Amino acid sequence: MAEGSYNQFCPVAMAAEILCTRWTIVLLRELVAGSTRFNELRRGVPRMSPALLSKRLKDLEAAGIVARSRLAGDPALYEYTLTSAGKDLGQVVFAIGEWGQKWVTTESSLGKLDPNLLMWDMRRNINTKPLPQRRSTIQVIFSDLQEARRNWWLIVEPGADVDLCSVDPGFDVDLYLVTDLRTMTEIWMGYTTVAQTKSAGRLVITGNRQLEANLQTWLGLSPFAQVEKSVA
Amino acid sequence: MAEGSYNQFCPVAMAAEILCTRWTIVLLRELVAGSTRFNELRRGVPRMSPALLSKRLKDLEAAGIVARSRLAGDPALYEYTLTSAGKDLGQVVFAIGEWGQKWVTTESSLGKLDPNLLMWDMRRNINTKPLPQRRSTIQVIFSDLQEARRNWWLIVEPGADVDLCSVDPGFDVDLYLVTDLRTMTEIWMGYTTVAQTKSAGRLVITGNRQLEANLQTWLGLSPFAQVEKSVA
DNA sequence: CCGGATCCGGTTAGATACTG
DNA sequence: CAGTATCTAACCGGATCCGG
Repeated sequence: MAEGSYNQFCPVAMAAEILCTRWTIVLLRELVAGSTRFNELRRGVPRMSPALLSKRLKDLEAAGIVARSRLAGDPALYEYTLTSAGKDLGQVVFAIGEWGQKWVTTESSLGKLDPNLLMWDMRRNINTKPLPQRRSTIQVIFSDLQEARRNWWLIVEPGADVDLCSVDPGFDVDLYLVTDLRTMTEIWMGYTTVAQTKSAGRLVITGNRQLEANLQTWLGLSPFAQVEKSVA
Repeated sequence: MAEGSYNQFCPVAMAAEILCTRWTIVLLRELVAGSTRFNELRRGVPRMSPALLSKRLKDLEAAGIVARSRLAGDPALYEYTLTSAGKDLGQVVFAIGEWGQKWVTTESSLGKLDPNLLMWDMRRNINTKPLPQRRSTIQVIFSDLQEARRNWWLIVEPGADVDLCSVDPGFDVDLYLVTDLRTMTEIWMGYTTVAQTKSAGRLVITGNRQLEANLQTWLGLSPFAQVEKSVA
């Protein structure tokens, strides 16, 4: 009998033994969202120590949730992918996030702003379909932040993953978004909209009119943005 | 910023901060299943220390998931009930249990047999509707266990909660179930059926023919019994 | 750079006993 | 019945370091 076990045959307890340890659900959210490399995962859970990340990945591998394999291109590199059992955890992660969006207060969420996490999340949810069939560069400027965290560039190339930079890539910028971190997070979380914040003067958009016009379309929101809140 | 926090605005992380600490999901399963009293909860999570149970209940109260109140009948006693936010966690608990039933191996579950937990779970899932409109007493005998954990009595009174005893209540017994702990657990989990184990000689039923005939009906199974397994 | 391992101090949890 | 108190063991966070 394992020491840390709840020792209950109930499936809830059996699953919770694997899933409900510190950082595990947040790590699984990253894996479900599509991150596969060690340092890519670190970026999604920056406050988790690499030692603990390594341990959790091993635990998840032992539980049959994650598979570790060498990257085809470069056999010195590894990737972590979800097994069938792991992919099936998407429902659990979504149920938890749905509850969080419904019942955690906005003030509580907005007390944990982080431009790095926000941009990283935005990056992987951008809908490239409605964007032009050429490279587009969007610069996001958080007017309330210090120089080092103020400027971000999203580089969208058709048929490729979106790139995120925190140093100027040197391309001509097609669209500028000037706002504060809280407002951008509120839009991303579905607490408010592009139109509302723009007319309130909290979001200023300049550049390509086409990109501006369908901003709310190509700027994908948080997967939980459409879940209705039950508390303020 | 709280020390133990993940510091992420994402609703998954916000919710996991509250829900994914040791024992919390198992405790919530008990609350969702309807237990309300401190010692009733202890019975459902017997390996959780009372100190930790007390702490978790306070944490859940602070999170708006549980409400603590004096019992109407006797103001010296307390009860813990789920708030709206707490009841809404039923979906999360179910999603976790569903995943557990699908992906945890039967051998792994059946390595954690516990007659106390099994009988306690059976007790609250018995369907009293198809039972006679008088008191029925069912004695369960685990032939493979030692004297102290071998005999259990379920006393069903119409319009009341089912009683569970581990000492002879002295009533005439209407139905005897003689089996081993593993077989009874397998039936409860939906891994096998009354009919199968009976014809295999692993379950022997004697007593009232009416009770015997619709045993599989009034003996409610685990809430996850109908979830199909994806692994052996 | 990538993918970790090591070490150390602080926090959390388990075991057991005890109390109003 | 409904919890505290106390002591110990396990786990976690943060920093640093290492091999390819």
